[in-house]
Amino acid sequence: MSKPSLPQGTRDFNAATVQKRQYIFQTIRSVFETFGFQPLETPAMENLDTLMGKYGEEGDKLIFKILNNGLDNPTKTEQVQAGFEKITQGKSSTAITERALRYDLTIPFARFVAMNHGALTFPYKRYQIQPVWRADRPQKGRYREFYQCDADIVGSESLLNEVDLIAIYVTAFEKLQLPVEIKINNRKILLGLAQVCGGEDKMIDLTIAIDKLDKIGWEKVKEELNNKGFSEQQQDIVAQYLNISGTNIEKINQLKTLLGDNENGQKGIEELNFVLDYHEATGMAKHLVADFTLARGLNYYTGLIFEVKALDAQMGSIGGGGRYNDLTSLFGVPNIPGVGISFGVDRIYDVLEEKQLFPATIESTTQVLFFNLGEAESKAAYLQMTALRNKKIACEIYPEKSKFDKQFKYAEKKNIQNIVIIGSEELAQQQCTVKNLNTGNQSTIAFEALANFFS
RNA sequence: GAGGGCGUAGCUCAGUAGGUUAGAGCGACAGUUUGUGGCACUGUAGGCCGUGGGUUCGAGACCCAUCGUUCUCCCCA
Repeated sequence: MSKPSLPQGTRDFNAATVQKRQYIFQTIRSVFETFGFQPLETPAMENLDTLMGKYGEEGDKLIFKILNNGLDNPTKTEQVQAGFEKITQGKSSTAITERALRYDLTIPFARFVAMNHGALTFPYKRYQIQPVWRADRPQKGRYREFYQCDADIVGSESLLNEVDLIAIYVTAFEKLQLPVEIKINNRKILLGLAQVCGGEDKMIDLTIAIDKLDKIGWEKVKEELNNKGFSEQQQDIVAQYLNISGTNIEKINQLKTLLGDNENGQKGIEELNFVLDYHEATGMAKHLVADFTLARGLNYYTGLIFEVKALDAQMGSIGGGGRYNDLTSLFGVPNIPGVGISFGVDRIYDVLEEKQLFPATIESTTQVLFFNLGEAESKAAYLQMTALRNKKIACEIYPEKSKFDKQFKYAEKKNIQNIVIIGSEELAQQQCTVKNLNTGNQSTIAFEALANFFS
């Protein structure tokens, strides 16, 4: 028997961790519901072809695939061997695997909307809090099983939705008392830039290079642009683009002059302005930072895009999202525009832990421990305990008749504040000894008064 | 996919230039008048030194491989 272990990148959560995680989930869930979103849950596994090709080439490699059952069936041996051949060549084969673990919540959601668009009321606003799995190399802030909390609105093109989603971010992180900045950009601006220098088809090369700016610096970005065939003049425009700085308004003005009369660029700026203007009024604009270098990897985004970064923390983004014009058309149902955001709970947890921002009150435990001093005694104790439980006072009885020492230590380890002693003496008098372990104070209480003593 | 660090008791780690029976702290368990804890003291248990090869008279230490873990890059939450 080998030592038990956990698959790479997965974790057990002990009591304290679960309670802290619940605190995050509940905070975010209550904000979602306050904004009129309704819950949805989808299966842990999807058909492989629902997921493949939706996350780019890199993404496909990171999907956990589930081995088919019945591969040992002799009548299928030939198919299975042919399928295995394809797998070893890096292709996929339904003879070997046709299901996979959920990679994110957005694509399953799009699949759900496509399947149920006849029954849903649009605009449809749903939130979803479930684990996802990625066959990534685990490292700091990156796990193979982690939770996402998504909120999406489909069936509406209104920018009010973007305004709302930003308000959700601001509200949720204020409740969690975590200072953040929300970076905001527009894919249309990136598209406009691509059109101004090099053409639309170079947009992906361009955004990848731009996205790397703060990691590798301008010189390397310029080198990469050069390799991708951008002219000196075009590189110069990109340089000006990346040098844009100042307040949000100043940045936008600089961008306007740079992109000139490019239609996509102007539209992108207009949308950005709309959202910023709304949140000037709500006072939430102080968290918003226009950042034209923000690109985001997922290529289904078409409009405004967001990314949340915790201030003063060594951690990647803790949330992100954006507008996608036609996700459900991937599943044969066109013309349902949508916009959504995601919270990275596991990273939020790590940041809150690092900055010690969890409230002390969230670790709840048993309030009262009844000592076990024998059969008749524990029977009397059990009756009292039932009365307390009816009053919603969390209590338990030590299940073994053990030495005081041991029962005390159990209470301490579980951080139980009060103990109740019912021994032969107390039993005869129909009363019990109550001791507060914090203060050391001890008092004698009649059985019938016990429930009121704690409530 | 590429590249580093680390695997010794349940946990955190010592273990000197390879040299006898492998160490500490914490934890666990037991005891210090079998109805009053936290402290202290005493004692006990617990290690194929990740695994497999190799070098050597001799390996926990050195070399190779392998597995696990962790971090960085890529990519992402």
